[in-house]
Amino acid sequence: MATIKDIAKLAGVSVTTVSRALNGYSDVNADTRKRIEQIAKEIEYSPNALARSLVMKHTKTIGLLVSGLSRDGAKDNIVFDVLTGINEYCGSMGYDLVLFNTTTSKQKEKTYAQLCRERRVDGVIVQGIKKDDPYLIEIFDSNIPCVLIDVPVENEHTGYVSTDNVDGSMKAIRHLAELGHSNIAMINGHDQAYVSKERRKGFELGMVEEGLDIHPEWIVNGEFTELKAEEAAYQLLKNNPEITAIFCASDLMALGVMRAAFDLGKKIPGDLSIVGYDDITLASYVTPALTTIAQDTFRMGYEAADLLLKILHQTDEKRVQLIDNELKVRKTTTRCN
Amino acid sequence: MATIKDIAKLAGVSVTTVSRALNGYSDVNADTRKRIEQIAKEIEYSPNALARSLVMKHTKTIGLLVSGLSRDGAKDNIVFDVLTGINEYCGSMGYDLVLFNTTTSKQKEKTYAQLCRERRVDGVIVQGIKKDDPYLIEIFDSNIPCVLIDVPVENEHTGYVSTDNVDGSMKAIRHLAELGHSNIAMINGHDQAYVSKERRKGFELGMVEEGLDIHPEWIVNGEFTELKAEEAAYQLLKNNPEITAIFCASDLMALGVMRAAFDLGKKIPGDLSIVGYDDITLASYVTPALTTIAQDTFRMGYEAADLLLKILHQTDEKRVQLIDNELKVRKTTTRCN
DNA sequence: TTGTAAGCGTTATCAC
DNA sequence: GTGATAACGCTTACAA
Repeated sequence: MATIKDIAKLAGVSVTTVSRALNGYSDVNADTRKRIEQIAKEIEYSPNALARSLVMKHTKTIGLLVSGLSRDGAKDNIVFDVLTGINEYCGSMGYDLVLFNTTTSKQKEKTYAQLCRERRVDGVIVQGIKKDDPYLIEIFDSNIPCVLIDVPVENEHTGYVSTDNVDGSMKAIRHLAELGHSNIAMINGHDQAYVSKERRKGFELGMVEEGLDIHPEWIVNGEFTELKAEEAAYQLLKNNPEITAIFCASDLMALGVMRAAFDLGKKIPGDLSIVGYDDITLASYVTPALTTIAQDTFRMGYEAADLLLKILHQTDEKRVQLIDNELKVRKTTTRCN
Repeated sequence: MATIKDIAKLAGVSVTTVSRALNGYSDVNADTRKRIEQIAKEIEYSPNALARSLVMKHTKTIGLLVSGLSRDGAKDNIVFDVLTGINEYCGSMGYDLVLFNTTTSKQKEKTYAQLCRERRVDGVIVQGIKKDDPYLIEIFDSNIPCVLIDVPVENEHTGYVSTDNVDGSMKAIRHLAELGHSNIAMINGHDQAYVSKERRKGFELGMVEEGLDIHPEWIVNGEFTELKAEEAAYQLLKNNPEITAIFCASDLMALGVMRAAFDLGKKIPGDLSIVGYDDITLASYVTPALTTIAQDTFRMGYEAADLLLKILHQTDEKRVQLIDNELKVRKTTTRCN
């Protein structure tokens, strides 16, 4: 593979001149530059990013630490959307992405910092990490620029992007209350998720705001999976037939709840109103179409990348970016009768 | 950041010894090794992959060239599934992935080979490339190990994974014929896709096999999008009410066809049977659930990575990997009346 | 405007 | 078992 040395030899100049010519420095004769560029093209030279990075101390790559990059992450397209957003912004800024593999055993022994340092990524975006993940404190302690999706960690070198999960949940409850519901249950995710905590808070705040009774036993975890949510909802609905509405901390779980309702012979939305969270693709395709709190996950990824590069270049003091969410009323909610 | 030089100084040995100790060579004293490892841990040493790659001539990374990594790629989860499969296998083999950004203007000027050479990836997996993409010949001409998804290119250093699209389509037609359909139309993708050509071939072969008439004007392109397919199907169905079944070259397009049928007041499957292709997540969630030819896209990614590493290490002569597909009968097909 | 030489952090060759 | 030293391909003082 051609190197600048080859070009230098062919052009009869030093490597210094070649380097400067190719990198657009001004202090090089127009003719020599032209000649060098010509030769570079001829011998199909492409710069060795490794060598350059080694001396320049940066790689123009940012690392991605993704938990949901597994087979069933496909159902909710959240991970994908965020990834797309990141990719879009990074691409426009000339950064490449490297996907770190944290799931498999081979890399599992390596710590977060090791992963990043070895590859010398300039920064990292972390998605889908749990509150009790040991990586989390490592992120905080290491001095690697980092932004997290939906986990509030703030620092000189780390920030996060999220949505207002409390407010989002309150929107859901308000909507349900306006429709006359008062016996509202909630299927939450799990205790290791920051968003679960927030959405529960929003649920409770919304309930008191509307003057509704909170039944703690009507708040159960569905582990963010369709199946677990279905099971949980089945029991809940069977034992408490007075429940007329359920707020779910994710659309996928809402789908599970719909299934449970179906099994119990409950009509949606006639007998039971449901509102989900996320607005995944499935939400609008399913019948009846799911009322939900929409998050712009693409934008979350996009803004995460933006924030990270700002931290990297110290061009901004900002460490937090909140994205709007929005109630999308579709067909799973109706007036309480 | 700590280097082997630092360790060497601290341990009172040469860098050579450190390097050998850390890389598990046998010709190093057990005590010195222990001491070195100890120090490495203490000063939080992590090897610089850049430096290592520079001398070793390989990076343990494989590049990803993905066309569908855009916002609407989320609806069909194909890209994501393939990516997941690749990630899984590569992770297990200690390879990291770098996502090349081909969509944005910034990188667009760079050629395929430049992209790969600059980053010094050991190999590449290409997904969603069109038949007339200039990258394609570059892939063939360059000597970078490469495997493509669903594009048949074979070479010393390049291979591909795909499914038997002809046979898959024939399965669809057979199924329809068994149900008594004879007026069968097809919504195909576009002419720049290899799979479109194959699926059309399968459609035609299936029709003659079943002794059915092929109406060339009943085969139209839907560009693999829901909307275009809906429009195409609307006209087709309106002008040719005798059509009782449509075979679609993708599930997404099948969804569009369902919409068109609905607009025309046609019941599915009563008035119109539909079979899709891919078995995306939506297919089984939509009502009525979509009969389709299922492809194991995760496996395609997994096998692509496997194949690539085999090419890389020259451990196998194989350049082609075909994955099975399977007819999944759900609710959009029924007996013709 | 151009060249010399040092240095980035490794591994590899060869000698001791 | 261990250590000099060259090499990988590039950028960057500094000198000319």
